[in-house]
Amino acid sequence: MNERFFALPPEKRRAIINAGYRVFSRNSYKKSPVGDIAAEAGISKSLLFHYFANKKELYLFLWEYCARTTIKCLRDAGCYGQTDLFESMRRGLGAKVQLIRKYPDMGAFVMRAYYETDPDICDDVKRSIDRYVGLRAGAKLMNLDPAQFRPGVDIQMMYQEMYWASVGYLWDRLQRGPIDPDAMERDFLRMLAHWEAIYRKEEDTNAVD
Amino acid sequence: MNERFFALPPEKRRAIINAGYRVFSRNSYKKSPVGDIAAEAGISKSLLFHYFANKKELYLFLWEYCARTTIKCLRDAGCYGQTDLFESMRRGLGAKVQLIRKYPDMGAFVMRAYYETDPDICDDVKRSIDRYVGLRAGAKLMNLDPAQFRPGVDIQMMYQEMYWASVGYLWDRLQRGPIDPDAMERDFLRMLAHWEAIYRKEEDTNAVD
DNA sequence: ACCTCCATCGACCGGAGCGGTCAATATCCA
DNA sequence: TGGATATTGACCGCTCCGGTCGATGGAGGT
Repeated sequence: MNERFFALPPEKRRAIINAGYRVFSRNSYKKSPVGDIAAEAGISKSLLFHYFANKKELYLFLWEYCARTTIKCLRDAGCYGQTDLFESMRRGLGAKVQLIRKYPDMGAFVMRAYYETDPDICDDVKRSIDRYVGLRAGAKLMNLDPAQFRPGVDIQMMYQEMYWASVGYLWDRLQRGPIDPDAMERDFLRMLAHWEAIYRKEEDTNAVD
Repeated sequence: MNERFFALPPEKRRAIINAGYRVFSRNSYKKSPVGDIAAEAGISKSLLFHYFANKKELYLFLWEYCARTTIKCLRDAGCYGQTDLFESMRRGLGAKVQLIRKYPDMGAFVMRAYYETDPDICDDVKRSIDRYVGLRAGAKLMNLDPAQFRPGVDIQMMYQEMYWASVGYLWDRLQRGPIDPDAMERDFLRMLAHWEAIYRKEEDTNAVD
């Protein structure tokens, strides 16, 4: 790819990137026209091919960019290494909201890319996934202290249900067009408060502080 | 459309219908080739055009068929008119499992159709939706008795969270290929049991029965 | 054996779309 | 003004796609 791409004014660069996420997230790889991406970005198709040698290179760049950006964003928000589940989720939410604000269609793009089957690219994508999963194997899974939850709660089930509800919320909203980050933050915080009320062990208000 | 379609052996008819759901659920309307549907159904494109005058007619037939089938299935399962939330959900689950078993991609199809924007068809689809919503306005919303839940639970939030978790589960599974109805039934029953344990007011075991 | 009906198919057509190229122009800076 | 770079519209060759049409072949009746 043409390195001059990185010398572009950031707003124009982001317009191109977001146009890519938008088009690639709405159709399969093969059925996503490069011309549509250029139009969405407000530039000509020729110029897009000036920065990226071909469609595949553009796609893989978007994929890698997505991975790097997400990881950096999560790290910056400090959601690794938390011991409190709900606090960790709150931080993750903050990161996600920030991300959606900057790249509204990145989430939908990564979902599609993850399950893309086109032989032109799926091998490269799978390889990249393996690499990142390998990295994450180092960052140990959060060590949940069962004592923070109401006794008798099936923790694994709780975790899975929260995961599915999050996915479902995102999916439900994504169908209705670009996500409104503010509404999302509000809804998720409410949901988190709800979960905390249901699952967290009641604080012993008489305990020494 | 050619009425002889309904004289087809049921298995062949279902093969065509399911092929339509499958292809239309994976691409937008315009980018779903009729040839792919025919191939998936194991017939020639010409034969498909022998039964349906054109692509649009096929699509709209699939849409209407989906609405009629779903409504009939829910009614047969008796999930309207329940007063107990969890029992109603269990019945709804049964209906859904049955539906998925017969038409694995119908769910994904209806999701896409609902938000389809192609001017060739979206008007007809929207009109159809309005008609069915008008019908459902008659069937009153379930009247939940707050006394069946643990005191202090935010009922609206609980309901919304269960909805999102269901959507999320379905979405999560759909990405991984055709849904296994047995696994789905098992997972959902577990999830329902979990919710019941969390939300339902403890039975007073000393009460008169 | 012959005819009729019709399910079914392969080949085909005209048009649209798409990836990618290239020569030409606009823009900017020295 | 000149030269480098940014940017474009027109274009090419190819593929794909919706839809048509004539041919085939088998089932059933006479």
